[in-house]
Amino acid sequence: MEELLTYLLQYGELDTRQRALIQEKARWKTIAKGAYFAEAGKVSAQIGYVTEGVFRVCYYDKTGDSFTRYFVYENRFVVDMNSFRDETPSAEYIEAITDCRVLVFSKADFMQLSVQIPGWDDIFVKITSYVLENKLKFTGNMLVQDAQQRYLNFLSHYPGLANRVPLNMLASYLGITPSSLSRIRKNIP
Amino acid sequence: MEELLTYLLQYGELDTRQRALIQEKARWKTIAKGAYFAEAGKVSAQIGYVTEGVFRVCYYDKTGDSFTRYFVYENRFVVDMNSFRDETPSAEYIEAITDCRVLVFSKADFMQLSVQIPGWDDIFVKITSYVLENKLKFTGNMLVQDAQQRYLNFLSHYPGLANRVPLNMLASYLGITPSSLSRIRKNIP
DNA sequence: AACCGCAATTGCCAAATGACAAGAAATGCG
DNA sequence: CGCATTTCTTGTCATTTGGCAATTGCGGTT
Repeated sequence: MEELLTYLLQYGELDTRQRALIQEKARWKTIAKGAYFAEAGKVSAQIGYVTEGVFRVCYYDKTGDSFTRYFVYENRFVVDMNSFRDETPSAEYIEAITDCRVLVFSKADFMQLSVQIPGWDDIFVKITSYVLENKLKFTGNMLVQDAQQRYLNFLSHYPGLANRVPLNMLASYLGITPSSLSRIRKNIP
Repeated sequence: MEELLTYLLQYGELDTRQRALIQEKARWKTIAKGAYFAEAGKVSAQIGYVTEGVFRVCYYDKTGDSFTRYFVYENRFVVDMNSFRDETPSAEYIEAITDCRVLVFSKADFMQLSVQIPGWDDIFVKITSYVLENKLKFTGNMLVQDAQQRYLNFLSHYPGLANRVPLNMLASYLGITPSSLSRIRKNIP
């Protein structure tokens, strides 16, 4: 819980009373490995702050193969923002790839906080724009790099994450086959 | 000018008085082909609405090669949002690749509008989050496609744009060499 | 301990793409 | 118009990556 407040305070100020309001609304939720936090076709009216575990955001093609868009892990918000904001069906899945613990806000509670806490919206505007632009900058580079560079880049950007993520999911994130990733790993000390 | 208002009205309401305020602040600016709207290392305290022309957002590597992140064309905002929001130096260049006409707001004027027009900020939050998520979804797919699929995708997403953009810039956007793009084009009716 | 199922590794070959270089076409300019 | 410069195309060859299949490795179950 402290972690969440610390995280939020990076993006705006919150006095003691406001922090208490936030703590009142937050609900602990555990999500087992393999379960979904959000599913394509369903409205996901919740936003979660990950305190433990790793999720992947992914989609499936017609043949049933899955592709990983990105990973979400400790001290980040996990949410399908389009679905949450507009209450439209998700286009993607958010799957727990380890057992996860999350602090969840329902859309209704989130909206109440928005009314009760001036600057609440502002915090989330900053967070989402910061996160999105960062992601865009990172993934924008990937096209012009070969597979090994992308992998090394991933390692340095997300230290330790590679070991918590199945190889096939990491491969689909990097845009290569599991075989290729396996070969790349072999070529690195 | 009308185009700008039409564009903004897609994201929020503006009464006659508010529209007049916006028109007062907007300044026409022409940018010659090859000139920059923003440059790496400099603060870019302006946001522009493109009424004519094409820009590319790009960066350079150590050896001086340039890489195109994306293109901005008519009826879109062109801005280095990080630089504009935080008044920090840009990390990228925004280069006019044709002669361009732009409606520009300085940061100061933009902030005044934010005070004078309730919902102004909201409009821009919607625009940026919409644009960013779209871009992310589009570019996120690119890694798992081969070069030809990416090119075809570009053609259908941005009809007509391919003919207004030099081949080498389009190639660097697609993450391939100019030679490869040339060959791909040959293989398509 | 033996077995099963899934994930990861590895080998082999084919296809895609890059690197480099030469030539053709388009563009700009006096 | 003609020349110079840039951009685009094309050829050749090397490298990367994918597709497929066989094999190995590991955790869980009986």
